[in-house]
Amino acid sequence: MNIGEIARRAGVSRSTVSYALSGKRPVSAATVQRINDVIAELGYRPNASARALAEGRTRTLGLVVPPASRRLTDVQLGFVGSVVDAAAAHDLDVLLSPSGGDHDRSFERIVTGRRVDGVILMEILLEDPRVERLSQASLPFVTIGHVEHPGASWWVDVDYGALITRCVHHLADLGHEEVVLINRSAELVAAGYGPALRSATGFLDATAARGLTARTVCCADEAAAGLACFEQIRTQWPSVTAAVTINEAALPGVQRALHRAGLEVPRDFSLTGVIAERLAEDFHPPLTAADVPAVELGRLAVDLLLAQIADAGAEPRHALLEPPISLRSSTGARRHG
Amino acid sequence: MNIGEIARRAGVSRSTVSYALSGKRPVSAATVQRINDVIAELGYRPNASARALAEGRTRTLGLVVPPASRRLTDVQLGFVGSVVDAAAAHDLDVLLSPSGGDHDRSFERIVTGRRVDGVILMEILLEDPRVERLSQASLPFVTIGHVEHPGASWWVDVDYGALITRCVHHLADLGHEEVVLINRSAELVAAGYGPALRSATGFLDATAARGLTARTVCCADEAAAGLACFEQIRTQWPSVTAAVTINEAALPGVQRALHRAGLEVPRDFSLTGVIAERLAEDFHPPLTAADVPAVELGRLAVDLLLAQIADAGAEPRHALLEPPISLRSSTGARRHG
DNA sequence: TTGTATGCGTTATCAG
DNA sequence: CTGATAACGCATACAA
Repeated sequence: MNIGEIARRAGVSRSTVSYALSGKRPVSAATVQRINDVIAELGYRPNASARALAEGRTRTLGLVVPPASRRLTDVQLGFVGSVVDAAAAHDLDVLLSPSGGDHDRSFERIVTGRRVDGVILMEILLEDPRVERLSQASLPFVTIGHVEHPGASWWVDVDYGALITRCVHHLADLGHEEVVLINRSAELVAAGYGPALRSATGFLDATAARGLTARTVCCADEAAAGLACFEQIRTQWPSVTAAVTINEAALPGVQRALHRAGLEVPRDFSLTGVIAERLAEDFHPPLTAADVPAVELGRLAVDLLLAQIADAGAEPRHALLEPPISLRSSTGARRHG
Repeated sequence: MNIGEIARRAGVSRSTVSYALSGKRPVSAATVQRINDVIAELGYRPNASARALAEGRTRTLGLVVPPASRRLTDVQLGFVGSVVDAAAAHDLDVLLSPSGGDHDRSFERIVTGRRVDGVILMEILLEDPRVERLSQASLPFVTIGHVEHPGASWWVDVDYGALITRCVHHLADLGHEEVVLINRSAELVAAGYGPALRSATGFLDATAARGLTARTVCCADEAAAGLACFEQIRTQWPSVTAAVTINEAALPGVQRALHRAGLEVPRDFSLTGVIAERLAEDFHPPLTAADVPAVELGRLAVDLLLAQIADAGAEPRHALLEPPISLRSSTGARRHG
């Protein structure tokens, strides 16, 4: 079932069928009608590979995600979903590439096989070889997150530093004097994961500015680690009265540790940070936190990528979002004594 | 940068380059060497579209997922991850199609655009129009989950009925006499979502067989619903002493309701069901439950799909997994009094 | 062991 | 308004 067959049955040439479909050249109403009838009858659709070959574009976007071994967080999942949906809204398909840091086969196929018109790269590091690779391949791409020196690249991100700073100020305003940052895992920090490092910097700067005593810990992305981590905080720094976190996966464990220690939130302890909305609401009590606008970031990434594809020579653009902190009920005034 | 350019620089014909690459015809070592040098120098990789067109296959698998609006559960996320990883292990790419029940544009593109060699369909209904559509398109496909009358189709699934039955027997053995099934949402049940319906059937059969009093409720896939749902259970059927659930998303709410009611698990109340391993372990106390082997199912689905692609006329195969119940600590003997 | 020629299904250019 | 026909880049049957 190809365009030639349609042409034959409709009694026209293949080019006429092609133009009737694309509308790039006037075709008489009668002919269009006849062609459409045949197409509807046979359920014809153009072969994507042939079209891509002739047209020089694939109508497909690549999305590079962390490999499944590293389980996706709620925020990351939000990215994937919104990117796929946004792409579908433009009649574009999304090709997934599970890639961990180094350029594996899947990533190389995407980059160099002309399988996609552009790439969205998520979960990048401050120094990410894949960004380099994509740049030199001169394939349009947008990163969710930004490298240390973004230079002339396209990206969207959340301003973790600013958000954590706002969290710290919020806690300082409530009278807290010793606060802890529960960061992502030590491995991620060591690898140069932007959100973790920028959060740490923001935290240290803000606590210094407000004259607070700052403590920081790394915590693996699991509930068990959250539990252990919080208990360690309690023993090591018993006078800490509030925590800031960007570690969603640790939350259930923190919740349990809080309960086990007999601490009531926010009466005895305040908790805030940057967290996916759903998880913030699932917490008990609901977390006062900056909700990562994952859906908006995904949509934005697709928009930027399409702009870049449409005009390869365009000025690089980026978006640094700073969503408001949603006041829920997990922070309160420090209790003296 | 195409194969002709490589051929020119290596001083051979295009077919020689092609054969050197595919190994489908002997090429002298010296020539291979020369070709590989040029390829390495220029970073050449064959154009995927051209290759797909010539070869009649795309080396790409389609994965139909629920649209992002319906947030993916942990189990579903496990499917996606494992399918993508398993495909990558075979050097295959995965094209994502967000499709809700009806055949939308994205789904149609996948089915009829010859963009993929086969499709994996997840989250299907007992009567699913997409299964019909794929059948008549004669495109190889495997479903994760199975329709009511699978006939000659390929699928992998977890035996929800059997697992729920085992959970009920486990509770009956512990002396529980009135138990409740916390199912997925009423919408899913009404739509004909297999796991929900098969769980309900298994639950009713098993409770009847053991002479237990059976209660069932539907619960939306959110923590808040889980909370409300559990509180309703307590007021409506106060003598219920154990629950079976397949609703992962409701778990945080159930946890909270349990705590709010002053119920200790498993002393005052037992909880079990079919739950993603991570969530079962995150619960407090860890849930005695059947862990959905999402990773294995995903891998299996890819294996079956590849077998089907390799031999279109092969006998349809399927796999109905019945993973063991992991004994953790959320179930105990019914406390009399 | 290698080269030539054809086909894969579209799009787009050039004629009419 | 419509028809031939040449790309697009690769794989492969056919020759040598």
